[in-house]
Amino acid sequence: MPQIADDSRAGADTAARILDASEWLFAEHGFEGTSMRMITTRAAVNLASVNYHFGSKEALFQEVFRRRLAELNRLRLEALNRMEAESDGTALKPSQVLEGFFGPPLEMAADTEHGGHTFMRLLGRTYTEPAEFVRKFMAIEYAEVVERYTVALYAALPDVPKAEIVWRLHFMMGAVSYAISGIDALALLTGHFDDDPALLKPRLTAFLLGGLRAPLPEPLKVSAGK
Amino acid sequence: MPQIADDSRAGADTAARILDASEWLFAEHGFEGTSMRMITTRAAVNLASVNYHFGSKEALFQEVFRRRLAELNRLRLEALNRMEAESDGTALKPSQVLEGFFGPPLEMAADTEHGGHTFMRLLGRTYTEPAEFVRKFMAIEYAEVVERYTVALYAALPDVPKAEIVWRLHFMMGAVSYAISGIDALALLTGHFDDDPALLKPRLTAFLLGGLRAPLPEPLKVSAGK
DNA sequence: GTCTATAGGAGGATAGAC
DNA sequence: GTCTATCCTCCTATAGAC
Repeated sequence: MPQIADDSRAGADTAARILDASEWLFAEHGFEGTSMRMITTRAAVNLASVNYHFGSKEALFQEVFRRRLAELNRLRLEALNRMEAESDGTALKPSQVLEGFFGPPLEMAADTEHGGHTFMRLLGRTYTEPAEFVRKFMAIEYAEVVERYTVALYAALPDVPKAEIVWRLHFMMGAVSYAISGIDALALLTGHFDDDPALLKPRLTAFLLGGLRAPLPEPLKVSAGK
Repeated sequence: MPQIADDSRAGADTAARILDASEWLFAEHGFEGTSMRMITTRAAVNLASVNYHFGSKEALFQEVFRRRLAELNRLRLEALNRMEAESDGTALKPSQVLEGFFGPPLEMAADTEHGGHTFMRLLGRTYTEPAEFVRKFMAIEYAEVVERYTVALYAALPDVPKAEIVWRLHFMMGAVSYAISGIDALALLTGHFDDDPALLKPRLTAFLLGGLRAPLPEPLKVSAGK
């Protein structure tokens, strides 16, 4: 089952063309809002080929996620492994951990040539769509990465209670997701956005670090440790 | 056109029952994933009544948003007007501005009895769904509130450049939206969430304030003002 | 105002020729 | 492996009885 992304050979790979077309359409219109006919028209393949190659519309949706999420989480684990190997057992800096975790999705979102940007928009919108089979699927794909990075954050921020770190990781994922997928929504709300997109990452990182290291709110100051 | 929310009178109001039913279904399955039959079945009304009362499925969707967003933004403007009247012209504290802006949606999200929680889930998911008619609609509903609060934040944080504040407001809206609509997603990722939901607000506020007041990243430190 | 019945079309999936 | 033709379900919207 070849999975070539370019179309150097006449007729490219049918399955790959279907994946690319459906990725864009799912991002644009959602799962329910995208029909098989829209997909096969955009991919310039026959209507029956989706069921032939993937079995069903739902299975196609899962495959769109699998190929990108696997890559994303591979990059994250590689970054963490590399940083930990170079640190000789001392805890990483919070900014390093954030860079390892949020760097890959931000770079993928900046890649408009190979569909990375499209996929990140899709991922952001899928987070808020409680489709059962997608959530179970993501829980499995994310489990190891979240576990590893959570532990790294505990070590990087010994003064912040662990429960607080889990919450703040959640808040950060929300901020990043919106920063990626909601930029045009913000442009609508505020009117203008003539800024350099390359500045998004340092802007966002500064914001996240500030939130991650914020002093505890009063209702939680009672007991420090744990 | 009466709009009574309870069902104290036999048969309640048909239009109100349709609104409540569709609000929940749109939150659960999205616009495209919700059919008129699902709505009329859940509301226990006739299939034709949606078109009679609202004209179309799309118009119904807009009305679901209109009634809640109007309330939400009314509360936000009221809070800001009150705080500014009490401050005798001096700038508000950042925490006050955040409380005015994010307090109403967080309280609405905590209200599980009158559908507020349901609507906030719907709002969160709609942010990432680029349906044209919804975005234009939200831009109009939000315009005044965002403008007023942005100005208040400029005054509350004179040391942070204005462009940075706009970005950080965006990041904050993302974090809040996820905190509200993605809690079960986080539970899936991390495994456990046995915490007091009343602690969400102080936790989130502390995080937001930290991010809002974070030091500028190096690439932006060149010029301070503006 | 509220219902039944149905028009008219789009949806996912598949059988079977090539 | 790829295509055409088609099945059958489901959709939104409306016409017209009550």
